[in-house]
Amino acid sequence: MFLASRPRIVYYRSMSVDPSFALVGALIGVPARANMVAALMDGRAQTATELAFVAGVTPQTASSHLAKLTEAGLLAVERQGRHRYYRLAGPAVAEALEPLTHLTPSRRVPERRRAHARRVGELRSARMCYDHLAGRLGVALTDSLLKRRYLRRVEGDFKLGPKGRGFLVELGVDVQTAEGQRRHFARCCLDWSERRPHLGGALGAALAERLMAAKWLKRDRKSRKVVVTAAGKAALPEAFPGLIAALDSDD
Amino acid sequence: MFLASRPRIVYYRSMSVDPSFALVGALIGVPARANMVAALMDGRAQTATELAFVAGVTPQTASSHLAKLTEAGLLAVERQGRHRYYRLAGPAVAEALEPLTHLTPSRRVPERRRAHARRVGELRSARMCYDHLAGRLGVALTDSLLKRRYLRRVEGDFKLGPKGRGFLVELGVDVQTAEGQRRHFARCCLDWSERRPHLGGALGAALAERLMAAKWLKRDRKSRKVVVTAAGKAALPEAFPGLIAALDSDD
DNA sequence: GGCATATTTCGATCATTTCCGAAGTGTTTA
DNA sequence: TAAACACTTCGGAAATGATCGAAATATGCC
Repeated sequence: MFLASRPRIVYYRSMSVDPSFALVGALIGVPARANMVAALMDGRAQTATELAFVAGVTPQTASSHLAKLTEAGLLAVERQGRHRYYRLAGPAVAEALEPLTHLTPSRRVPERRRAHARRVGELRSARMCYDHLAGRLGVALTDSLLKRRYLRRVEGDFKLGPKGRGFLVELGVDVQTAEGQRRHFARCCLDWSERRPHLGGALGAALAERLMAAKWLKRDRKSRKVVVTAAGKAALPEAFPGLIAALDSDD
Repeated sequence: MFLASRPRIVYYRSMSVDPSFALVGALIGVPARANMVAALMDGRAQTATELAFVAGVTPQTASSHLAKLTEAGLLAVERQGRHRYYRLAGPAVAEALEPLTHLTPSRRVPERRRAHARRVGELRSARMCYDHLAGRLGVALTDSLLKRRYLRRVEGDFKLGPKGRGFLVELGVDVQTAEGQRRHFARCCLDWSERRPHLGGALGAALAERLMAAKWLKRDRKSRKVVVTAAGKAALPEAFPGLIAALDSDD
């Protein structure tokens, strides 16, 4: 019964170009898995059960999905007691997936889903990209640092000058720890809603962390959104000249 | 018989983050469609039948796939007589899909598929990204222009200085036409195998076109690969100082 | 030890959607 | 006008793979 039915005409498979994105596509093309990955896009780790919840499936199903995602190298696991914490395997995953979000905007808005558009707008203005700031805020902060020559572009990455280092240390950013890490220190991360580069890498993460710790920014508890607190509204423009104009401009 | 069996426990769907990449993932996650899109990654247009061939399916099946891809905005169609030419909807599609190719390299090579690795290496060294040059060659050319200050980075894009304009015109690049186009003039396109920016946009396309026309480069007939001709090997390093070192370095 | 919780494995079911044959529309060639 | 060609639409068969229940494993708590 094998060798049955199907192949009468054999269509020659040329396959001249390797469609290696098919694997990733198949992985994230399923709602359940897409929801899980989306939930992890902010770089935080979550347990299998939490992810089952956000995906709207049973733990069994979630487990199977998570195994696939992990095996393919999109996620990483860490055991902690009876929990397993899943997170994106690295910043590259978030960076690669982000552009896809903006690929099919053309599904024309029915003219009344403005509320949703506004929510997307919020997300555009300030959000986490893996573990550093992105969106309009992330770009604006980076621009401010660039303008004062605290940061310079070098070969596709950023480089922190001595004056910039002093400034960030003064601000309370743990630059030293960031410097000691394995990962890229000051990565130039392209934001795809803004189409502008912003600060990523260990330094980007440290800066974001500091701004959260100082309570100038606050992460939404369940999403990638970031809100500027009252304290932040006062302090940020002072620490980062030129920030207001960039933030107030509406889309 | 509706309302049967399934929903006893209702798992609450949180869906706090929009998994909008699921749509794209589902589209490119199927081998047939993935092959079609991959075949179009060099920016050229192909007929529905040709694409059916590369995907290894019948024309009927291909037609259905192409309709979905087009409806989602990933492809664009153009009718020409009884043919329909499909192509990527724009450079953004290629740019967004490219990173996915490099996301799951970890499927460890069985130690003997080095031949394949070498082929990938070739692709890394010089290839088309939509309609401009990418890979090591694209990055090296861009670096050369940057080093001589012919090109500068401005707000995430490139800007062509007057001296650079003169140089390219001298080289035979149709800069004027490129300037008149709707699309970005000198886009900074991130290459994901190199993780380095290179020249895209109308100018990048014009430069690539010129180098092909001058027979310094030649496109592979069926893939995204680009080979440097004998003439190119002589002329390119002269026109673009610093190119040799960048190209010879092996991975 | 005994029980609850977190997660995975296995097996079977069910929904999705890919796929092709047949038949249709429209275009070119003879 | 007829015939060949390019492509699409429609319908049903088939494969794929997502899903859950049941049961197993491992951890934590008392």
